[in-house]
Amino acid sequence: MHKLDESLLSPLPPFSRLSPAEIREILDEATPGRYPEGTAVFGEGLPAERFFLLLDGFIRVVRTTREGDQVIALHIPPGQLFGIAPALGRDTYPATAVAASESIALGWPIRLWFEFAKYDGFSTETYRTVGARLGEIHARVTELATQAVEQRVASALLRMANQSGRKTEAGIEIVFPITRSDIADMTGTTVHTVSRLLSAWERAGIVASARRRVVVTAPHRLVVLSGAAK
Amino acid sequence: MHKLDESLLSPLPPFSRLSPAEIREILDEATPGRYPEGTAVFGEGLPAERFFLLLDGFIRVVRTTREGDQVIALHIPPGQLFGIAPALGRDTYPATAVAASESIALGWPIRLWFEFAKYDGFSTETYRTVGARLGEIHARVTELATQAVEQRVASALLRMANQSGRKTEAGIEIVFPITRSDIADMTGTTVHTVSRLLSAWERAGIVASARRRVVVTAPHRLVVLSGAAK
DNA sequence: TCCGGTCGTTGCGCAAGTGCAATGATCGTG
DNA sequence: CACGATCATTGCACTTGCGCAACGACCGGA
Repeated sequence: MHKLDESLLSPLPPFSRLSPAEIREILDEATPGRYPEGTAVFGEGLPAERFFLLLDGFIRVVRTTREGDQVIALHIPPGQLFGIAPALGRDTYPATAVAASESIALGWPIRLWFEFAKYDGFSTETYRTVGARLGEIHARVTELATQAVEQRVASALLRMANQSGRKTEAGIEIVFPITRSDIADMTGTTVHTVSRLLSAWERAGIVASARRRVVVTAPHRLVVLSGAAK
Repeated sequence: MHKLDESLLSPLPPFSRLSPAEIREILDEATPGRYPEGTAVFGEGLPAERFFLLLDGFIRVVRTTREGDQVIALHIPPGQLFGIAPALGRDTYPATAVAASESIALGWPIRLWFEFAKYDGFSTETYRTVGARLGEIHARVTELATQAVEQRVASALLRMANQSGRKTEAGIEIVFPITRSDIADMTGTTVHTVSRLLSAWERAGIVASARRRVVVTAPHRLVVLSGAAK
């Protein structure tokens, strides 16, 4: 069992103001975990015993309704904390976290949260994260309440392309596997409608898509479709 | 100018663990404000210079889209803090706060937030508030994404009745004025559809409504309609 | 008391998007 | 390499709920 390197944490906002010694301490308390695609890191409603930092991969935050419909709230990119129930004054997880692609994360027992909170910059930065997520969800409500399906799907693709896209010569590729069904769960539609839209956009040269892969080839045109035009 | 009474704050969660002397200090820093129905306490995107505690009335948190559609995110009842941008690591307000009915609130300059954060229980409790609001908005996303209009309107009425209803012999009355248009803004529909639903429910004896007033007379039947059935 | 503004209701036609169903493509596994 | 599972596509019929339009009720102010 080899030691984790300090450079893993030092550039990340929650830890950036900490001394190497402090980072060392924090790392020594961490338990790394590997989560194959599709596995849950934790489940909605379960007691929040650990919180996590995503090192690699992507985490999908999902809520499931009583009827079994699932809604994808957001995707978390590497470098961010997640499962931070204590920052919300909760002792259970508010949603389920699933690995969207194979993921590596560090985990700490929840009691350490309150220790870390004493480090300079740690709480400030994590609350900023919470604020950003709240803002994002808020934007989703607005979107769902006011925009048509086509615009919502366009927005969802753009959001993913911006937050977790990789530039290739063909355009911006969304780096984790995503099915039509996932997109439907993010936008409150059906697989069918998403499929039809993507087909149409593919014909129009706006996106290129393969099984579980989407590349946005003409972001500007998607922006127009999303209704953010002005 | 008379002094505010300490009993105003002492029973409220963020302050409940403070000594009378500490509460006295906090009160001395506060500026009370009166907001007639319909006036804005602060606007979306403006620099967050103050944060507030609602003493009486109701605050409606609203977001307005570029196209001018407005979405009502939530209602804040008396006793809660609002405009707490710093708790989200922000320096501008994320939404507009409008008085849903005549309201009285205490305001403090934002720099005091960081002083208050030192008081025992203050931050814990406010983060709990943030967590609860996040949970509520999250639930709204789920609702908007999975439920039909009728169920969403039923849920919205129930939520308001639960959180800010007053029991009367006729049923549960929502205590602040609410128009069909407001309900439409909460559920992402149109005035028309809301009006039709309320008319139907009135005929069925589930609600009673007057201009800007709604009384839920048969909550259980509304619960069934909301799809929370099992 | 009249008048303008806000709020609410209802009928009708239409379009967006769903539900259903059938088919096909692709992947991983034994 | 064959099979089952997952993922994707597409046509068609149907329903929900929106847009439009017109009207009516109620409230507050001059």
